[in-house]
Amino acid sequence: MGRGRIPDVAVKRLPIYLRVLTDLKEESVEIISSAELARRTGFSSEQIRKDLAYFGAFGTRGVGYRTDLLSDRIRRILGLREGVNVALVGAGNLGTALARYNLHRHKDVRITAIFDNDWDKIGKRIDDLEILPMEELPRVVRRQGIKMAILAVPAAAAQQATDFLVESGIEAILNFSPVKVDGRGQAYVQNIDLTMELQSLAYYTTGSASREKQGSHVSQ
Amino acid sequence: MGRGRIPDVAVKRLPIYLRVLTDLKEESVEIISSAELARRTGFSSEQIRKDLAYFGAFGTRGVGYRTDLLSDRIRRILGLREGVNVALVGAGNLGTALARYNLHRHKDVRITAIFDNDWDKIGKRIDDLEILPMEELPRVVRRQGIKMAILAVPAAAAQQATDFLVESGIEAILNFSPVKVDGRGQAYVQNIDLTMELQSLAYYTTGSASREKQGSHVSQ
DNA sequence: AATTGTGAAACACTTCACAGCC
DNA sequence: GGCTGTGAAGTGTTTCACAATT
Repeated sequence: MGRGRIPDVAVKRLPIYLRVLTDLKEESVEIISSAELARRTGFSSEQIRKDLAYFGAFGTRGVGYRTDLLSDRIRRILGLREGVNVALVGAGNLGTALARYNLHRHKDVRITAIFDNDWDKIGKRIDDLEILPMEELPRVVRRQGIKMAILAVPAAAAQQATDFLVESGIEAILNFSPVKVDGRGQAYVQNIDLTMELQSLAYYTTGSASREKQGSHVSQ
Repeated sequence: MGRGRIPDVAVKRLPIYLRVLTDLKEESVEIISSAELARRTGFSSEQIRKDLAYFGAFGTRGVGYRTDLLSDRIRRILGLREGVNVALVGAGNLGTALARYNLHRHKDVRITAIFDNDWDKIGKRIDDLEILPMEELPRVVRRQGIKMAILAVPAAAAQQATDFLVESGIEAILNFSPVKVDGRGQAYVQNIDLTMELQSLAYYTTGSASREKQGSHVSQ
């Protein structure tokens, strides 16, 4: 999982802070306190201060954080300053939607190459990006300096595709396939399984099940 | 958010166990140990036993868990036995892809109604499901006994849509909009923010930033 | 006076280790 | 003998509370 003593959960919160800071820039706010960041993100102010302190002392006591400086520091920490190129593997329904979604939006992390192994799809375009055959991947990854990939292929193809990505030098993978894939110790993998998310969500609705009979557990 | 003594993280793992159990059924495996479940899921056997024990004693000491029985119990715990109807709100690129993805696959959690407020989309179909105007939502939710919704609308519309869902009786929301939405204490909300996921993933690639720490990469 | 940065305490989750049962 | 179920120990994360700083 994580690499130093910085919790993964803290890293996951950085982009949320970044989004608020971007909004603040538009509002021309120059200084923000952890209390105000807390109000806007829903996290506690202590947690925000602690998260930021993992990476250094960016604030000024008695004053707060300079929005421009903090924004820049978070960008630097995440490695977003020069923009990050991402490969999309799998141009089915989900992959195509993810591509459109991403291409229309953010600039700091951007899909710059799309791959599939279906010859019906290869050669077609999604928003000006041509769908390339998988064989091209190692070359394109090298040429574009791509280190991240989004995986949106069927379950049966997911681990094989992952292995190919890892061999090609990919270091981080966002996996939407409905199986957990293994980065073979070479790549950090974040799995997002939509079916699973929906199934676990069902637990939080009423009237579905035997969630009464837990007898003797003591609540904190 | 969470409802009591059972950790949310444990609930999130149940669907993973369920998927393995479904595979096992196809292989006609009738009994499985926590050790074998551990091998197939990547979690530890103790964790699996503990997760299952939160809900009751489903196994047999010295033997293991009956796959059919365990599968049924997990379905019951999650409330999946009779199938769960879900409303999709927002029929843009992402919403449409999520609908197609879901409609083609699983039967236990299924999108059964799609809503949008764009008159260009209303009346059109996604795989035989007609896109309905938002005004219809309360009626349809009541008629179909819908308790869950997937939210895939633009950021600016997300909180308003959430409030409308909560008013309409929705109890759990899977939010794909690029803002955290608040269930007003009435609905459990799971936020999945794709931009955020990509940004935090960038942290785990090399050479981008001030990450002095020379740790070993370990993926989950 | 205000707000950060941070040890210490509290809490949450995971792993250990073994008693209990088949 | 083998495997579950579970208190106890260990680890990770959040919250508390306050000294340090502007």
